[in-house]
Amino acid sequence: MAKIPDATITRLVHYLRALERMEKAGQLRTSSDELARASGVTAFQVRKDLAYFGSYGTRGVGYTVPVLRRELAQILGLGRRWRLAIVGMGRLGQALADFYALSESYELVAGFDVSPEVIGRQVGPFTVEPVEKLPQIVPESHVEIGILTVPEAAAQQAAEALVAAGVRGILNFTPAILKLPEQVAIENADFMAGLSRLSFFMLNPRWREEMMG
Amino acid sequence: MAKIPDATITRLVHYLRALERMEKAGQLRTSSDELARASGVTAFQVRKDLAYFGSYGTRGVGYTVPVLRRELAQILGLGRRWRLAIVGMGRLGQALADFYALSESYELVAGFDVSPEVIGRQVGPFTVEPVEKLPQIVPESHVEIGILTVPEAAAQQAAEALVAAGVRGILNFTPAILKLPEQVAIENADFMAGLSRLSFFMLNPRWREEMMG
DNA sequence: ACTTGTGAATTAATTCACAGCC
DNA sequence: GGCTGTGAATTAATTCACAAGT
Repeated sequence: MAKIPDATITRLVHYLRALERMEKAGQLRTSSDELARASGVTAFQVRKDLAYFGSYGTRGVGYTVPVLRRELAQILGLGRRWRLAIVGMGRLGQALADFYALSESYELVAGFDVSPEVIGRQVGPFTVEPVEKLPQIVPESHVEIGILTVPEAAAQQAAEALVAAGVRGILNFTPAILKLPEQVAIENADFMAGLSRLSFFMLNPRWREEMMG
Repeated sequence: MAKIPDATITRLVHYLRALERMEKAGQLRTSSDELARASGVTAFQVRKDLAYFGSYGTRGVGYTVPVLRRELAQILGLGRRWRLAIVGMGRLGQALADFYALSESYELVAGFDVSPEVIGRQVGPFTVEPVEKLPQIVPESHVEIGILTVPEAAAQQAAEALVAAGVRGILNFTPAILKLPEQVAIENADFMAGLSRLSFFMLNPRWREEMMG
């Protein structure tokens, strides 16, 4: 089957969220048009995105909310539970820990740090462990995804430790460009980069049409 | 001048960071090839990206690190100081507050929340204010960028309050799809979406070539 | 000799128009 | 009549090859 644009996956997440809201509100049917408006894209785009994966609607009728919601969750890999560990339990790591508890699809099972300040502290369902124990704990507790919230200088090394311990995906909050074996999935969540993009767009409001000065 | 790909801006941020490291290390010259390796892209891509904005190197020689660093900072709007406010001073907002203090280009001047728990608390250089004071404080302190770290249900309303108070850019950490006037720049930093993408890629390791099952 | 800068070619992504089905 | 699904057309982004400059 065809290669799927990266951006399609991001949009799928938005469609799924819209569907979850609709389902919670008891809505039974929806349309590509409604999903499009909820997600800030066109109805063409919604249909094309879905078509990469299959055919989930009924012509002349639309989509059945719970059906499409389940299908999208399945496609995105949210039909199962992923086991996570956070490396870097500073303020950011601790704050993020709150969020994973909210999702059915993710289970935060461990947290590591180098600082005696936080090692041993109880955060949510676990105790922060020293990073030396990572090579033992990560395989033992079958961690599949690592959340990287260490300082930039420590990022590459921590990522390698995670990969060596068996994780297959990394959500990277650091500004580092990780160099890892390509079978490891990496997703960047570097918000300072987002701020830089934002200031560019603010400085160049007409960047869509013509540019520079 | 030509329209610039979105992805180019993201890569510019990476080039800038590589240049900052080089400059700190006292390195004087670099090449598109070196920048490419540091950023995980091709040298073609580096040169094309730079060419959208101008001509900063010397043929046969390469780029002068401090010159290119300054040019890129300028392009990205980091040659000036942007004034920020955070709306939503929960654990995430407080954790994020740490980071903006580290950058020369951003100055965090205010933080707002609805909860009596955090209102009045000292966070970095300011006291957390009740969100009711936002319409007064944001224009007064010339806030240009809002950081949105409220619960999803409050996101749209908080964003509108920021825009009404005069901000022209929003860094959105919530999963909400904000509907705002198009002259307001929006950058999404929703990390739960990143996790969903990650699980998709982990589930579909061959997504580049052929897909589905 | 070496490395940038760029038009042309290629590949990818989005938009569209309409056929297909309820 | 209405809305989905999809091949075709369009537009965008990346890759490449090499001309240009030092």
